[in-house]
Amino acid sequence: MPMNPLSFYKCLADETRLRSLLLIAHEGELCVCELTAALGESQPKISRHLAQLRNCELLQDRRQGQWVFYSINPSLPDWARKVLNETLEANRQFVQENLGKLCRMGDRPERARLCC
Amino acid sequence: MPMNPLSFYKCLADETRLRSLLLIAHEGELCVCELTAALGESQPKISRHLAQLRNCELLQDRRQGQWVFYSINPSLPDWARKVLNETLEANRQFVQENLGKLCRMGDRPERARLCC
DNA sequence: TTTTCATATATGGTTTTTCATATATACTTC
DNA sequence: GAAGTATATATGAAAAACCATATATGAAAA
Repeated sequence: MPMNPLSFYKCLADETRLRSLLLIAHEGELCVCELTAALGESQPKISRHLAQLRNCELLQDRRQGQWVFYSINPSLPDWARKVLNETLEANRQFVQENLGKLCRMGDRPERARLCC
Repeated sequence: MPMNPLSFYKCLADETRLRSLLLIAHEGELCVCELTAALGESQPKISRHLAQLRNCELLQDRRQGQWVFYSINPSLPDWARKVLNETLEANRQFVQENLGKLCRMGDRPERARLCC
């Protein structure tokens, strides 16, 4: 079934979810502990919101060792992906501080990644 | 102050508000009684949501006689306007029934308007 | 006085958050 | 390799915060 615009926007209408989505869109892939550090929120809170985004099919997850990495669902419709990208492009400052915290985070799971 | 993406998406995360916005984006301008007919919802409900969209600066209003017409705020940032337009383009069927009701509505306020 | 629109209050319902705990993987030491 | 320990993530249940709706009423225009 295709993505319904209302449920899509309900997903974006929460600060934790919106920041997580934009950070994931920016970084390609992030695990729960990275998002926890970037947002400065509790682990269960992040985990719940990610589960919701997965249920709504905005995100997909893959487990690698002890970590679970979340990324944008490849079957997300084109218009929705565009909306995310345009929001990110036009609102870099909105996630700037979160990106800073992410970079400053110690012990990030090893994965080839350019930082900052 | 510029439009904050979170408050923007909170505005889109309600069925009445999302449908109203998309219909207004499609029609250019609509009054409260037209939206009431198109959505089949009570007048206070519509009015309350339009007030919220005006407060958040997504919509502007103008009074013409007994009617109050709402349209997209011209100073809405470009990215937000794009998001609305792309959502509309890709989800015509979402507002299809509302457009039908609008066309079938009797006694629409007089204004040059192509219908359907 | 009728039509159109706005708003206050009260209420109900949903969503979000927290805490505690469960599961899953990895690591260490025997 | 088994047992124990540490780290990462998920979830059940209760509490708290938030949002939407209905009803009634008010105000403006014609």
